[in-house]
Amino acid sequence: MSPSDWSTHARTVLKRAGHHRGAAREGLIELLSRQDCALSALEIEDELRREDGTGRGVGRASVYRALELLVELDLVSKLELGDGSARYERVDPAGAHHHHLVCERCGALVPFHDPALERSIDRLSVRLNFATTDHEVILRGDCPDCRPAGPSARRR
Amino acid sequence: MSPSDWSTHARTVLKRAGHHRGAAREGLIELLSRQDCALSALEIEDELRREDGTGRGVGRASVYRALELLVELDLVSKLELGDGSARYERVDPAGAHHHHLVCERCGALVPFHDPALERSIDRLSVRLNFATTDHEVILRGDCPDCRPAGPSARRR
DNA sequence: CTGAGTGCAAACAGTTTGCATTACT
DNA sequence: AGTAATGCAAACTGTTTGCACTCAG
Repeated sequence: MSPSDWSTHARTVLKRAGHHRGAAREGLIELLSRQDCALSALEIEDELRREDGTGRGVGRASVYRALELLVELDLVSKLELGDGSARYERVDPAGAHHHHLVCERCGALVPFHDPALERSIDRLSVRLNFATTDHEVILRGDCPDCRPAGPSARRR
Repeated sequence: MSPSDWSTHARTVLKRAGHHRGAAREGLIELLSRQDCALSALEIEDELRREDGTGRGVGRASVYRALELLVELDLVSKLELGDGSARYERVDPAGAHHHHLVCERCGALVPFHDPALERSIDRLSVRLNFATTDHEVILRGDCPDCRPAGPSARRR
């Protein structure tokens, strides 16, 4: 899915739900559509404020309210990595999703996808009789760039 | 591992690291040792304050400081479930660990263990060349007690 | 006796809410 | 015109920090 597909999709869903198109939310959608990793609300606010041509600025509350709405409509997913602030990223309407490695050296957030992991989680839900609607996997460790010499280590 | 094993282990590690045995941390260790699910710092504070025979009370800061220390010493693990507050639970010194289902109906935190899932994560780390030191899996959905009629549903 | 540990209160950071104003439709 | 959306500031909540006092070793 291309980023612009997502923003179009998001706008469609919003319109169908009877929402107007305000400047703050539009800017937020534009911003999220071109990210490939999750952003915190405050990072989003800063970025929108920077982009903002008019001197008006973007209200922090608008950012949080827009994010809340997008999460409700399942257009954005919220994730908590344990640093005390939530991060947000767009949801692929086709259902593709990924998880994250948080690099403990450089702080990078590395997305990854793994079908085998997904299958394990599906089977697990059945085994435990859980009706799982969503799941989240976070790995903590060293990303390939920071990883000390090993099997296929690269020097930077 | 029995809970008392853990508190003994914890005290041993603390002593080895040169720490005194203060009342607040002792109470916290006692409390955590008899929990089987994770508690938030504020729940811990409330509980310790309730138990506290002396009129002195337990300082919030002591709770956070003790938890921070125990996490550093790898005696306690901290987990964030997305509700804006961290939860803490004891770590099995033998290395056994579990993950959690957060029930979206009753709010219950259901621990589970799954070797196949662990294997998937191990293989994944190798495939992606991640040096994974820790990982966290959170399922969201309906726990068996809240789950609507299904394959092996039970009525309550 | 000495430094680790503690309780309290104040400071902080991220998030939420109240409200008057703006601007889509 | 009518209502969703916005910006600002104030309120809230979980967490952290500064400091004087206490207590374990």
